[in-house]
Amino acid sequence: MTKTLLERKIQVAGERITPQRKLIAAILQEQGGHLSADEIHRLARRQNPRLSLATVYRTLRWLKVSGLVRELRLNGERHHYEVKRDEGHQHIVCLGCGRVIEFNCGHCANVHGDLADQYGFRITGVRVKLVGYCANCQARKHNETQ
Amino acid sequence: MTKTLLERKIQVAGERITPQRKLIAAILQEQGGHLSADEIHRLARRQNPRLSLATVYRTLRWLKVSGLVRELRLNGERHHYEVKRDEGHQHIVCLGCGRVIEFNCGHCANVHGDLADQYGFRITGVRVKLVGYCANCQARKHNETQ
DNA sequence: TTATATGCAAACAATTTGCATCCTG
DNA sequence: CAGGATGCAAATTGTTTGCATATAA
Repeated sequence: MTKTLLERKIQVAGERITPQRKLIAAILQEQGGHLSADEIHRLARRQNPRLSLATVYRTLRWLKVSGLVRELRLNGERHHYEVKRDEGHQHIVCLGCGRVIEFNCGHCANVHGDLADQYGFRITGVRVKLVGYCANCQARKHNETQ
Repeated sequence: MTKTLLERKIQVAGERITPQRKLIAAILQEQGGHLSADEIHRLARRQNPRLSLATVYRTLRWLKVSGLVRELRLNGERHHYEVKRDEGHQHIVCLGCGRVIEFNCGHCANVHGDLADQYGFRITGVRVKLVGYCANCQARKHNETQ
């Protein structure tokens, strides 16, 4: 039985547990996906209409610095946030519809090692982002061009 | 003898060639590196002090949509721009000093193929970003912790 | 009780845009 | 000469911050 995001956070640092933080953590955890601050805010407001966007950002930073949440720049201008789980999963972003899917990159581990030696770098993170068009969008594009 | 960025751009679309565009293209090409709009602006002003940041952004977009320049988000908030050359070169960013070095990712081509089949995606781009600490910064960090 | 978290509004930084003017083709 | 390009300033967008108030521990 895996711990909730919040339980892990509490474990890490004995900080205050507020309804707002509970709510945001729950949303991140349940939705799983790659939510923007704004999307989280919209969802959270359904349960607490007074919750401010500032609090969303503050909570995300709080979760981020403690290493429980990852901040990604998948497309466009805004950040997206996801609960950290397995390392090594990466993202494919559809340029047509914005959909993001995850995949596991078997090759990434290799890249790690190759470079450490070559440049004397100590690698702490690998981000692989593929962009392209999903099956749907390929079809749609094809039709539009007719 | 390879063509200048601007010559390629003219070839692509018969658009207007202005001193500002010439200057910005030259800077991108000569500096090679990963310049932010602001850095380009600063450099360009040494030769044309009236050149506006807005024009830098407009020119970068113009070069980007024609596929001659790549827009990257390497670290922090701002975009960085580089002239497109070989596909397949990727970036390592030092979290200590911000230095960016490039490397060629032999594994990337494989990733391409693997996924096309698996998800029906047509992959158009692969971005691999490694973050970590360069040799210098590892040393420095070590000293500070003493 | 008391420090920490929140909400709100204002501040910021990066980027974009409206518009009058300029200049390339 | 005409329409696209520029400069400037104002607008937008995403994110952060200051401060008075509310609240978890």
